[in-house]
Amino acid sequence: MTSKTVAQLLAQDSTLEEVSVKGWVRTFRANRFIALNDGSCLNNIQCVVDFENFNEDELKRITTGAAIHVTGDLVESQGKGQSVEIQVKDLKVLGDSHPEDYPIQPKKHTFEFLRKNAHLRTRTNTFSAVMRLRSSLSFAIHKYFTENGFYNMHTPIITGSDAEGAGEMFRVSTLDPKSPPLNPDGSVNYKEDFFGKETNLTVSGQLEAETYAMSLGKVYTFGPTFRAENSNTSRHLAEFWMIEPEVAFMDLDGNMDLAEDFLKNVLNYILENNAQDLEFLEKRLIDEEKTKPQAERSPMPLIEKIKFVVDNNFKRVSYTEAIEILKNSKPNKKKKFKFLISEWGADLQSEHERYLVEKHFKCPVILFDYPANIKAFYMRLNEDGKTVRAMDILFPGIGEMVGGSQREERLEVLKEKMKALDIPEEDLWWYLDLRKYGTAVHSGFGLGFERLVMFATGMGNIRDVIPYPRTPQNAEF
RNA sequence: UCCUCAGUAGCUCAGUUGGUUAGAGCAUCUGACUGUUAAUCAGAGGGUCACUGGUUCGAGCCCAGUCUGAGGAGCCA
Repeated sequence: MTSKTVAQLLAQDSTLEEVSVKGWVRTFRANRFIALNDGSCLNNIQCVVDFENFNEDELKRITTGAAIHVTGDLVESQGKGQSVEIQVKDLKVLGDSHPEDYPIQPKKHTFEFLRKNAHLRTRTNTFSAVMRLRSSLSFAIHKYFTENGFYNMHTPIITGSDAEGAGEMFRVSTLDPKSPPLNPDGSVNYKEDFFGKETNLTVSGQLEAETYAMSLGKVYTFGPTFRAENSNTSRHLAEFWMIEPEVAFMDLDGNMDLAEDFLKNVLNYILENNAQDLEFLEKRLIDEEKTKPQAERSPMPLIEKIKFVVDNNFKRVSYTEAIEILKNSKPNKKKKFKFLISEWGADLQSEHERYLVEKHFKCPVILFDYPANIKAFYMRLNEDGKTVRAMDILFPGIGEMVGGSQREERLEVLKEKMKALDIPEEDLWWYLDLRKYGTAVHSGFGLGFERLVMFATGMGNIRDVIPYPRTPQNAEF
């Protein structure tokens, strides 16, 4: 007889003789009721043991966390909390779990504690729900792009170009750190390193993705990304997963359309396929917020919030318009902002983005046409000569979800920009070749996967939506 | 990296103005009970009060430094 999952058994609308299921004990109540979970869904299946018929030493081994194999009849439950239960005929303890030191108790734990026990935290309802949603979103992303004619592209994880300009990088080297080979001037001689040059972990697959967009048309990457920034916030990781589509012949408007349609589509996918986990996380969030003052509570419950994003158009506002709104805003006039908005050209701080998204528009906002001097070298210069075709999508509670742009396709303009920023042409010869041979308008964006998972699950700390978070001073597991 | 706050039992937390032997709930162990839903009842065990140094007759409490964590900022996705 093959084992069934808990999800399969609970979906059963009639009773069955002789079913078999394997899983981990959540609780064992009254020496009779085992709440068994196997990760296939949020719910446990109740397994009823007639303890009179079982060996007492064997029953003692049924403790929280133990792996067991249960065989019995699936019957209508006599109790109230569940529709069906297994009347146990045979029970085997596959793996004991010592109750004296098993850290996961059937009670509320803090996320900080569970983070230290990240190898066991998916045995809790919250983390199993979060990780099922993460998996579901990942699938929805591949599904969306595949169904829309995109090719998935694996951009290199080790890169030799340090001109990507997206922050500090992790060096990849096989040289002896104690006594590396040196040049006559005392600097490290990377010619002797594994790749014969300095190499790093990727901070973005965009530049390589552009090359494939200019031949395959529509491509996307979805892979690990590394930033060696010393960022200690609830929204940053040193290792995270990024989605980067890149499309030939698409301008910034098309880029915004794509990003918006993409986000709505994948969020709708989890509404349709992960209702149970979302409902649990919504309840969890409501409970958590009960302890907070009214002003800090979210205006909408989780599912309603996701539906709102799916059903409403994102507000599209140019940087220039946003500055006007901020300049005339109450917090600016009353000097409540830490950084007051006085003139065009300033970079927006999180407090300003927050105001626009959470107070002024109360919906996701796409800001576009930023000043050229606060954005990257590869962004398409507008005819006004001072703004670039960049766009950021801001989400309530998350901040920047997407950052993208139309890419500069004109060889001379791009060369000038690189010169001004001291980016050597020889490092990016292949990138410039795209502009030499059949250049065309093209665009793309980057989306931090974990930020999307945060939004979709209502989790407040990015370290709780990735299995094993890498942050400064922490690479455990 | 900067600012703020925190670190007391396995977990969550209380601990008064510096004062005798540091407390509770849950968990664990022992026993009772048995259609329970984080089962219930009785009892027991469990502490380098983050670490190092200082002030004091006396420090969980005051001071300095260090480490770790959280929240916010910057950088960004």
